[in-house]
Amino acid sequence: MRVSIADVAKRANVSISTVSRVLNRRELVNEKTRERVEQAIRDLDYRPNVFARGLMLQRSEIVALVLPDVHGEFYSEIIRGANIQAREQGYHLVISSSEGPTDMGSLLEDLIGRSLVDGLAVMVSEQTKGLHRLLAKFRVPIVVLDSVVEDGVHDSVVIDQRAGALALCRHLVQARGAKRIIFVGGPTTNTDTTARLQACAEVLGEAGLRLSPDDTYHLDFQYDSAFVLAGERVKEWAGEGHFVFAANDEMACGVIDAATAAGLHVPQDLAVVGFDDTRIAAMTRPPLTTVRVPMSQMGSTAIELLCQRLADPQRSATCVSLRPELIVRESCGEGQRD
Amino acid sequence: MRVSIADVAKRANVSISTVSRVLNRRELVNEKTRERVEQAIRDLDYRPNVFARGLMLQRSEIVALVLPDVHGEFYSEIIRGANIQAREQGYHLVISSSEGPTDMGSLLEDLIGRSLVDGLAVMVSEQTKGLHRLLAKFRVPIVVLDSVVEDGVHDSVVIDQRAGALALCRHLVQARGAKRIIFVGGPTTNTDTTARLQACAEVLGEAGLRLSPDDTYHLDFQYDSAFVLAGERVKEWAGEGHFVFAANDEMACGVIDAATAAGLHVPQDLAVVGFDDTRIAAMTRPPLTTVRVPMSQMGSTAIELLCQRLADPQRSATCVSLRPELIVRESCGEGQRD
DNA sequence: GACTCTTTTGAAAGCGCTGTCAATTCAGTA
DNA sequence: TACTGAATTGACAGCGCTTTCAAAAGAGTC
Repeated sequence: MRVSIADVAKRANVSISTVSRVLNRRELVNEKTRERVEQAIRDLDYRPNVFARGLMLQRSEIVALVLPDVHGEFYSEIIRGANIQAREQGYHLVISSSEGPTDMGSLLEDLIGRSLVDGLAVMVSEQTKGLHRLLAKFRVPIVVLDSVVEDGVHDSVVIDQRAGALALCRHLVQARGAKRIIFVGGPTTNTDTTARLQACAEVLGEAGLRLSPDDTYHLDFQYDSAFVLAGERVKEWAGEGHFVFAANDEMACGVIDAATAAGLHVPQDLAVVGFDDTRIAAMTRPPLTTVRVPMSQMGSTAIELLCQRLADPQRSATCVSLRPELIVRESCGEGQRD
Repeated sequence: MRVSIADVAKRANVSISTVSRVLNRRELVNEKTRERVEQAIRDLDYRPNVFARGLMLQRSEIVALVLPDVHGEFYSEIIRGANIQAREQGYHLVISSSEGPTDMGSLLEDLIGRSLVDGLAVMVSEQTKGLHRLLAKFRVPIVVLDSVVEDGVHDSVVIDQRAGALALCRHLVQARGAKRIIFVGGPTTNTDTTARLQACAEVLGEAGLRLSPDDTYHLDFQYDSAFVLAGERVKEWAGEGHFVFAANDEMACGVIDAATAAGLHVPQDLAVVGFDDTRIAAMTRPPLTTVRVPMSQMGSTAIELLCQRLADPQRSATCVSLRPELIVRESCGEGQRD
């Protein structure tokens, strides 16, 4: 049967208090006894029951990562980083996606209300009105991914979308002589998309150019929709110094394929750049110039912040901004191969 | 502060036993009282504490999914399926990868020994001696993914690698007139790889051909290594009726790119096929003929089996074998576009 | 009205652990 | 030897819940 603290106590000939002490405050127990207890623990292969422990300490040593979706490499890298970091910090990781019928609010309520988790990291990539209010309801530490909550309470980790997009667009304009940029973004409600769009417009502005509203498209981050859209438009998009800036690598890939299918040459007739630097970025032909988003680092940083706050609830709220990195490959014209 | 069952009891003017009863065995309590209690629960937004509950019931309502790695689309789809199914079944999902220093044994021991989880699904893609013995140590239900444990105790869900590889290779030989197949697999210890290799050899045998040991390579499922290998060999591989069978889409993509870089035309000079049907399969040029592995279904089936066993521990062990599906695209010669 | 049987309820034990508090032991000192 | 304070230990309450058991309340019968 399951071995409990009482079994250990009996075997080591001490009281359960002593066993508990060697588990939690070893310095309080005599060395001789401690060794006996430790031996007994080893003999019986004893592990404290998380539930009893959680009940007493009001801590579960479980943290949750809540994502809008678990589809694709972007999320899986976040999970990966979070997972490694959680283990490092001695926490278990529960993954939840608000995909499907469940809405985020009730998901959080479930996780927290039943005090399953000590804290959580939530990715919020959509403009969410009332996010403030939603988060304020909960007492446990919550780290926000991809959005900033300016309440001095919640930590957050974001990608500096602006910096990434600026670097990318400046490269296009300054090093590649871009004359026109066609922006193929995600939904208008997606905060990453809006940040990138704005940065792009800004850079064009600096150069005395402008981003035409007609050159701004909002899709859903999928290959297919980009392929379809580009299929209809590439002929018109093509031209010397014309660039398509797709908001992720998949859509960029869709655009490249559509262009190629239409008999155009990328980058000569139309240059294309992406965002994220997922694995496919290096696999497209030509390889994709893109912006590397440190996805797994994002996950691990989120968990790290969470654990820090768990350790010290008084810490002032911090926002970690991760800088993406411009990766120049061949899809934007002659460039070094990575 | 946290609201407990006592608060509900007080508000509804009953004892905690009664509250507990409406929570667990509603039929035992008078309708009038029940309504009063339910109202109180709603008023206070009460949710039972999982730890107290877990302590009493010896159940956590948490299941774990243990993967060898969380990298890439393959795993993320499994997670996705598992996640959705777990929620559907009223369980929480803990994700763990044995990536990094931790070995699988101690990971399981940690999860189970502390009775954190009611059961788990473990993916075992490497030939593991002693898997039997390892699993036998644990009392909680364990579902094995990607391997079969013939002990009449453990459920498993596998992909019928053989059927998939047979279908693919037969297509190559019978419909495409393959004369020679170059097999680019994963590690020799990888069970999927060996199953596919054998099926491939068999089909060639049926046709009076043979799979030369010189045409058998074992890599690590990565794009890069396939790209490098193919870079050195494609010239020699090329030829009428010659096919490269890569054990996953990424490696297939690496081969295609290397071939293209070497000035060859795929599929005219060398045909290439992959396995898995991950998203990149449709994005390669030419699009990849491959075998669709129902990844997310694999995850969800595993959790489903697990929950069934949790509900009825006496059930006899079942092994669900998911049939992959041949997806013919253009990389193996003239074919329908998907 | 007294009795039995059923339905409904509450008191209390206990799940495995931590932490408080008091008891015990052990040095060190007078 | 007696006395003190520090080090070490054990008894026990209690975390929030479920469940047994017995008591109380209704319902039905003679």
